[in-house]
Amino acid sequence: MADCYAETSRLFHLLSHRARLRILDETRRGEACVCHLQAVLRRPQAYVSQQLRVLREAGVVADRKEGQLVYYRLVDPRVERLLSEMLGPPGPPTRLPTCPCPKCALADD
Amino acid sequence: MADCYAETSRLFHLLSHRARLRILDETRRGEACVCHLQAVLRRPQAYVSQQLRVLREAGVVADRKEGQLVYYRLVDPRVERLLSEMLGPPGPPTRLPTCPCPKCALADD
DNA sequence: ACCATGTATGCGCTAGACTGCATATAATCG
DNA sequence: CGATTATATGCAGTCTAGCGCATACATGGT
Repeated sequence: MADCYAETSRLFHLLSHRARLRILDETRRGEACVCHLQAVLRRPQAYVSQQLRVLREAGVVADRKEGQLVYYRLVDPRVERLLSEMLGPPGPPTRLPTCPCPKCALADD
Repeated sequence: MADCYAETSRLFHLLSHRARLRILDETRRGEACVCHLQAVLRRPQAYVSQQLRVLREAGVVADRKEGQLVYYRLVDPRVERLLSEMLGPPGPPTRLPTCPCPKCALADD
């Protein structure tokens, strides 16, 4: 019981990272595919994928494959609460015209 | 407004560290002097002092000098809530027979 | 079967965090 | 004032996280 500290510090470590924070903030608003997150972060795909792996292996996000797209979603309720504490309630999913994924395609105007 | 992420990640980084977490958990229970924290962490004084500096410069703890002792306390309400989320409500201050500070002297039995 | 697209992985470099140690400062006591 | 105790700071070695890059894998279309 002494080392809730160890586990806690590991969780906080996940959150102590801008790109991962952005990913988590986006996924708490709803499922997001990799290409979408890539557009949101404006980072190379490999980079996004690596951060997603870190989050996935830590068990805070889960992935769902649909066709060639992989959707990620936030599954850790503690993280959800921590984010709400720091960032406020989740906003609406980000819509980007440069993103080709189905969710963003709806935003074409 | 885009970079609440930067500030948030800095805050989480402070918390992503076992010794600092322990310090924060102890100081949220009430003021603690350095020698007390030193006993709690079982680390050299210089080490404790350095982590305290990090926390102090980040503004999450404040210090109060009384005689030769320096007392630290948690002053960031966000951190307080984050800790409660992860560790539950604060326990009673740790009492250590090996600690010479006034607060622990009361625990001599 | 081949190619294009979306995603994942492996590897190496580098900047910065963590920590130990020596030492500096500040306060109290004699 | 010198000694002792409590705390702070500076510096250097080590180790890990973060990142870029090349490439592997998987899926769907033709």
